[in-house]
Amino acid sequence: MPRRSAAAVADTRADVLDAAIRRASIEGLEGLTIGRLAEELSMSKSGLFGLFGSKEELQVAAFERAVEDFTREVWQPVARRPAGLPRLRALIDRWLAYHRSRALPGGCIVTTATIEFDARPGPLRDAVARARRRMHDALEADIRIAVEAGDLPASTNPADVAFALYALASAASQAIQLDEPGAGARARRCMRALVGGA
Amino acid sequence: MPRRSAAAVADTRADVLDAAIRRASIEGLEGLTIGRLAEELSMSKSGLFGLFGSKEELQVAAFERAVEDFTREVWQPVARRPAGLPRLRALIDRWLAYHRSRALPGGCIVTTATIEFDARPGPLRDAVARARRRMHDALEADIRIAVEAGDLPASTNPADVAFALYALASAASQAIQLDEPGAGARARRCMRALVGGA
DNA sequence: TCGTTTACCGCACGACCGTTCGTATCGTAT
DNA sequence: ATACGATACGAACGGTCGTGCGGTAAACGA
Repeated sequence: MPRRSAAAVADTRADVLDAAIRRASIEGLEGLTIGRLAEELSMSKSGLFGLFGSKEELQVAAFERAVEDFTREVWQPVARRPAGLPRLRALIDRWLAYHRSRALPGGCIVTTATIEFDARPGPLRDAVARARRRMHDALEADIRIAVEAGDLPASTNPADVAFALYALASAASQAIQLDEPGAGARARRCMRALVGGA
Repeated sequence: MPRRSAAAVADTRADVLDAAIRRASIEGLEGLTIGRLAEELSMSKSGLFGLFGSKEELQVAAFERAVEDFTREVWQPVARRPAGLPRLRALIDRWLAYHRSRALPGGCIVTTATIEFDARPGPLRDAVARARRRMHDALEADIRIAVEAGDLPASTNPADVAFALYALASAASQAIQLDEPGAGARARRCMRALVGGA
């Protein structure tokens, strides 16, 4: 692997993180090892290690980049839709399409990281909690707008619906990974039902 | 640690599996290590290892015992209730109480194992798929009975509701682990809404 | 009571882990 | 041309991993 110019170090990092995300989706962020990652990228362990300074920083960087990727692929494309129900419905379809396409070979990394670190204090647990809160808040905001617009019943509890939508999307990723037939369509029906789908 | 009589070897295994389940709920089944487990139980690595023959067999045994424990704690206590909606509602309460009580310090092991192995073929992935199917089928059966009894709308799709209930229970465990306030009550409201709760 | 079996231990192994360190090579600025 | 910082490498570190092997003492069947 040729050396890169100083201006291109970010490219190396990006390549490493791409591979790290792919592997982590399968084997978890804890399952990442610097040696195997380096071998896959034809780098030396020490060279790769030096880019991050510690395994934990590599894990954090990989997680946050995975969240960025997910946001770009799912959230951003629907950002311009009218807030409220229209955007929510478009988001649901994008979200499930993301999982169905197996954009990451091992499924949703936020869920993976949640499971891995929700009982282990540290920077990773904090990052996971932040990412979840961001997504939950975004969902809740659109649901609230839909309620105010009269598109959802006034009795709707926005936080509850946001929680349920997230739960269903996460479960969809798991069911898809386990090759349960019809999982995507099932999750879509369940999620649609929450936002007034017929 | 004194040697046990031949008839009591099962006790040693049970002790090991108890500790293994507790640890695995926090660090995952992959995070289990024979050395640390042996130290916690004041056993030798080789002694503990001999009980199972391989790490994978230890993982499988721990997982299946965790499912047994969960079934005994959650499913069995409501088994005698009238099938259909009454049993479903009792089950939901038991289920969430189980998570809220932090019966396992790191949350639901079935979810943990699903995330860890859903993209890695092998005996563990198979065991996970089996356990999920059993729970899903049990849920679906009671939902179907509730529909036939007229307690749920005839338009209800039992498999969809089962999927959603499972998704919500799993998400509840994660949210509780992350100390999200009101997670248990929120999950209960969402699950109740699916089975005709007011 | 005496062999046999069972349950477990101590020890060692090869492999791999994250990490450190010294060094070589590149692009860039002087 | 020279100095320098950035980038990556190779070798090695102490540690821990899962796994085998040989022994030993308690429990058991005769």
